[in-house]
Amino acid sequence: MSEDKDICQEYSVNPEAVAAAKGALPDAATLEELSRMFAAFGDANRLRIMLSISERELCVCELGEVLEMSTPAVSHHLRRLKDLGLVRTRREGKLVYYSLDDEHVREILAVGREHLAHRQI
Amino acid sequence: MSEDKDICQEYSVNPEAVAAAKGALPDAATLEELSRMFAAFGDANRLRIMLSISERELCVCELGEVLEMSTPAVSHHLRRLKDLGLVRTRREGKLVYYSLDDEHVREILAVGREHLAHRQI
DNA sequence: CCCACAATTAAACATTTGCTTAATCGTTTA
DNA sequence: TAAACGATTAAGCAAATGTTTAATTGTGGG
Repeated sequence: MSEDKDICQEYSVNPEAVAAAKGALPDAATLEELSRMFAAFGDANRLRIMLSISERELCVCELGEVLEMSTPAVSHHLRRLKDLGLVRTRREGKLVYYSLDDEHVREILAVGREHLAHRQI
Repeated sequence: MSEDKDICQEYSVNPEAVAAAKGALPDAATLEELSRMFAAFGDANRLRIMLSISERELCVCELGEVLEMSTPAVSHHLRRLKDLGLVRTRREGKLVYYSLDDEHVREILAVGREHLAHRQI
């Protein structure tokens, strides 16, 4: 009666299921990277930014106007998105134009919106 | 020379692009909901939980063993996931089994992993 | 060379988040 | 019904996050 009493003290726990789940998980580094990526989508203002530049590129101050937000705040978010490879930049004189990096980003946004739409609550 | 000098004081700003982007954004409530949903994916331990129960259901204490994490901490995360409609529960006696809610969740996880995989950094 | 302006970075602050410990709830069983 | 145990909730705290204001960098024009 002392097979696997790590936390649960009952026979009801299925050690095989636990081991299987544990073994199937990606490594910690991958999970950290993945969570950081999703966290970038986890803020309404960053979503606004990504949606705003999903069709056409915009410069930082234009984004500030769209979001009615200070330029530093926008820049801060953009830096984070850029570090994650979610947006691209193109400098034109004093202006820096931002656009979505690739199709995956659009797809993630689309699937997320679809999930909300098809959710019955 | 005073057309639209809200923030940027240059003719370079494109008012039409700003208006178009602003108009195309979803309403605030939708964005809040969407960001909360993505934020749920924005934590490595919640990702572990969702991946763990993506194939077979697990009870709370089993998840605690998989993640090597306290039961209250796991329960806390599960509550958040449940509130967002990302997981389902099934009680069996004293145990509560959790499983992924629908195919969208799996799809979001898959697209996210694909984005990381196909990223050249 | 200096000024103007867009953008970024730095520092400071308030808020939020994730975890811990302790208490409570719900179900089963003796 | 009382004890045992899994799960949830509550309270407290350390760490991370988002925004503001101020300072700095980079580019173009006078």
